[in-house]
Amino acid sequence: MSIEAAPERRARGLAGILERHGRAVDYPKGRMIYATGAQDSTMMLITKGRVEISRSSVDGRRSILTHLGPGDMLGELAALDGGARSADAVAATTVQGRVLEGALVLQRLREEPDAALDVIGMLCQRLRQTSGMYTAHMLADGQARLARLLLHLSEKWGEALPGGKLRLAERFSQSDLGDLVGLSRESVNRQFRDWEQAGVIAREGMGIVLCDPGALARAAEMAE
Amino acid sequence: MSIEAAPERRARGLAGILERHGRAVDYPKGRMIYATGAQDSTMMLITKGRVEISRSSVDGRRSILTHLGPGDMLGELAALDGGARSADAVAATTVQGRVLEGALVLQRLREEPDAALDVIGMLCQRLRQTSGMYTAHMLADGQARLARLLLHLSEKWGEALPGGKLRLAERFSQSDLGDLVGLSRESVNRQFRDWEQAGVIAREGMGIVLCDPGALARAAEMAE
DNA sequence: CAGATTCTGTGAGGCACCTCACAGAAGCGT
DNA sequence: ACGCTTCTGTGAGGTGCCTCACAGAATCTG
Repeated sequence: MSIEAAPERRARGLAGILERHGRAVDYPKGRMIYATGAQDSTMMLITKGRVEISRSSVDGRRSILTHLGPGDMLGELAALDGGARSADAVAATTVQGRVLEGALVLQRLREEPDAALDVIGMLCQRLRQTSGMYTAHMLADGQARLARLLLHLSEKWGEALPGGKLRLAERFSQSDLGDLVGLSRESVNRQFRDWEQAGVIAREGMGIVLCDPGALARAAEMAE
Repeated sequence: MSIEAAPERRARGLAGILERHGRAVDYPKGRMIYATGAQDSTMMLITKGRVEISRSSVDGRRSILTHLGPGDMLGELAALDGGARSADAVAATTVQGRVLEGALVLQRLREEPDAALDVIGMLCQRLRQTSGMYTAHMLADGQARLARLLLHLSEKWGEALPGGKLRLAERFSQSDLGDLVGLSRESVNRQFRDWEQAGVIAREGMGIVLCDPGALARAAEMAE
């Protein structure tokens, strides 16, 4: 559940390989980086910006798996096992990164056994997160999932404010938040209204301020 | 989405390590193998029987992640990254297996770089499956998820019958099926009644026969 | 700065699925 | 073979969350 290490801690290992050997690329906001089912197998390290990883149903409904930022990598699945892309990746903002062919990554891993163990660690982390999301979705109701999401996002994208408050700096639309937890945009809106009246959160133009993270943590309580 | 390779194909790699170096163990039906949050870090290869991997909420609701059988491994997460167990593992039948300490597994991996790549492949597979389950749960309704589950289970546990039919040999209670897809036992029952009347499935004492897998596949249609 | 988009707010109505309640069937142990 | 436990079947009733519909607020864009 805890969020990845800070960028500087990842300079070694896989991220280091991409940093040293990858070629620089950038994408404008809204551009698709790859699509579900595609057969390419490059891997990318984000140096700037935000990428949305998602899947969509035939009738247009969208499920966002996660948002990735500087220091995060994407495309590891197809790069490492050579299979098709398992989700869509879209630049949520202007994005800069470094990419490397999957085959070259594998070659490096064979030469540096420690890097391979590093990759194993990363995949374990991802697996923990994904299966945690799955069970949370099975076991918790919409309110709990949304509370959990706000806390989770604020760990990665938030800035601490005096008094234990947190501000979500990056802009997430209610519609995005809904697609992240499997709620409709309207339901997110109604829940926010209630929390705002209860003083748990506040809207501040572009961002959301978590005034009472403890209350959210209580609302998020569930499984284990 | 597709199920793991057959036992003999996995004799090499990680499974081979467990086969050669692990010690034999067995568990009676119903015995817990490990519990969520526990700090042990052994890994196990199943040689006989079935293991249920699940998580539960505080109020007793249960979400089954998967059922594993002969040739499958469990406990890799904690064994490989040293973290706590991320789910419960319970023997669904009498189980025989071979276990090895995570530290010893890691040591072997350092000595055999090919085995490390094998592990990476396995983790990628698991990640594809888990994130597929997640998005399916977000995007598809109960009927589609249940249809998908029957097809999925029959790939792993089913036997082919003349006329393209499939029989689910292993016994899965409706309650288990519900916990596998996030439906109540009653909803599973009602859906089965409808499918049985439509001739899509049939009950045969202990097992379920999929009379018309095509119809189920159509019902399962969704994302991609 | 006007116009086009995208986002937000909110009500009305519906439906998929749940919970509760209970009864009969089937497996399981001694 | 007997009870005990677990599983199945089915109705009644509730509700969380969705969809539709529309209006106003922001935010982009030329």
